Amino acid sequence: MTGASNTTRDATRPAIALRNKAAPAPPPATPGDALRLLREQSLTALVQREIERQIVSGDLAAGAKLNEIDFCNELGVSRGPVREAFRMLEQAGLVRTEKNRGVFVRQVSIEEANEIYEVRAALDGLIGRLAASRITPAQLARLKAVVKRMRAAERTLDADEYFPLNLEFHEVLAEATGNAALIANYRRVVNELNLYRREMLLRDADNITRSTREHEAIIEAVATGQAETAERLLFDHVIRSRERLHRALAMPAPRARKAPRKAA
Amino acid sequence: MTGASNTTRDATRPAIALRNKAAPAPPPATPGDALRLLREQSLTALVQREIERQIVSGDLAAGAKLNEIDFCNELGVSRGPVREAFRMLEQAGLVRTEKNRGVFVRQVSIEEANEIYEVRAALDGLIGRLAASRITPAQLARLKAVVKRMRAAERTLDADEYFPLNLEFHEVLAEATGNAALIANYRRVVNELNLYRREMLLRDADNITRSTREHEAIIEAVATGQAETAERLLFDHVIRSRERLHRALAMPAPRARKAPRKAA
DNA sequence: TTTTTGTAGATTGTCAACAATCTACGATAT
DNA sequence: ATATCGTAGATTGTTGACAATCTACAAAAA
Repeated sequence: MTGASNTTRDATRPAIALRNKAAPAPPPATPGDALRLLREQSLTALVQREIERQIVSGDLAAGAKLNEIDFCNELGVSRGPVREAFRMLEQAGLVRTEKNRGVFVRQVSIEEANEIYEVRAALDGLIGRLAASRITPAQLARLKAVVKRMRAAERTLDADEYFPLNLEFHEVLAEATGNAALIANYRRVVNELNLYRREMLLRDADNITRSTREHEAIIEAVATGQAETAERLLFDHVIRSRERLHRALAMPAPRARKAPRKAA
Repeated sequence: MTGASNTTRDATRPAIALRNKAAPAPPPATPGDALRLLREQSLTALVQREIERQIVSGDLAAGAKLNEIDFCNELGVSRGPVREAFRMLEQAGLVRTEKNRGVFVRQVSIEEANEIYEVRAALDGLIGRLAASRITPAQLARLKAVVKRMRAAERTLDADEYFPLNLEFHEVLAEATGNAALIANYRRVVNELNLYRREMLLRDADNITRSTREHEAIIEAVATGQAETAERLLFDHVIRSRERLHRALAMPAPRARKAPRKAA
């Protein structure tokens, strides 16, 4: 069942780019759609981004095996770029490699998640401290808009809507620090955590209410430039999120979500 | 002058592993020296570690260009593993890639260093907080031994000895947290910073004295379990290290050190 | 002299093929 | 019936070759 892949090649439509041998003279009307992309981006980067998207979106479940040739067929590239992309994702902590066995979407155990949450708490604390003194009015407005939408999702208890809003809230806050190194580190940590906590807030609706309250307090501290307070509030917010997740995971699972790909 | 490399191949001795075609039947006396290594480690991993070693040791200067074929000849492997190792180092923040131009040892500007130092301060603050409550007596003893050696180096103002001791001090402290995710993140950040601050403490001898004083205060707080104090001391220690570095770099450069490889 | 242009060499990006290892499954023996 | 062994297929690890791009240098034009 798994390998209906290496038979034909033309049937499947390449997802990201055409082969450079096809399309001898593309019409100049299109501004070099995919061509300019390949002028400045390597196939490896494209492949890496696509696989990462599939992982963080949940299309590939934690523990799923990533077959090289399957990705070659799906994306219309050879194994070289795919393998290079695997190495990047490995360093990013999204996949794990076993020699001669393959690469798998990383599984984050509860113990690892606890550890990563502590790292995230420290980073988020710094984010609060810096954002309090550097946030721009535009960013502050965007932050308030996000929380406003969160309150709406809170009323309807719509977790599917709340989850991306939560990500956006913290993303905007991180950007408000203006510290690129911090933003990059923060994103990687959050990416890793998302391998674990995808089901958070889906199980205990009450968490949404409490989380939103904390977000409002954080905004207040950041808006008034209280660096120390914002730092402490964000640190504690992350630690409490961790505890909320643990309590949620101890509960019986709710309805299943759109089925992700097979997990080994 | 640069390319005395692609002429012959047998003259240069492979640095990490023999080709699998040579050595038909190795004597069982040797416990499979490099053979077992390749059973469980990929060439990519070996290459990645070797290049990383050359970067962090300073053999390759910041900005130096990494030529694929040179590494192939030097390590006795083909370009595949070398390119995969490049992608790993890229994700680790040690090299930068320009499409169709090559990869270069990353140059960390003073602005980037400032940003990274803030991240490190947050991580080190967490390290202090956690180490204060989790450090073992053995680790504490090792910490004190390191500081003792630091005091000796302080008297002779031997910066060459002080630098690795400083790294070891913070490494032991990080390990004392028992948090693997924190340790991994911390190491990556320190690795990046080392691209910038190699010359720190080499220029202003007085820094050694001040730094050691702060280390002793940190040990005191950690040893007595004062988590909050240790956190604050370590955070401030990192920020002050950053300021010390900036002051040191503003001074005239001291004698040159052992020349690293060419910088582009 | 300075600038431009063009060509040869070197280097990177990508691909296809070979070798080694692992996995699945059936035959044989107990 | 169960367990062990062995073989065929699939998958990964590695290599060498080809195509595209860049770099350096020299010749020609301004």
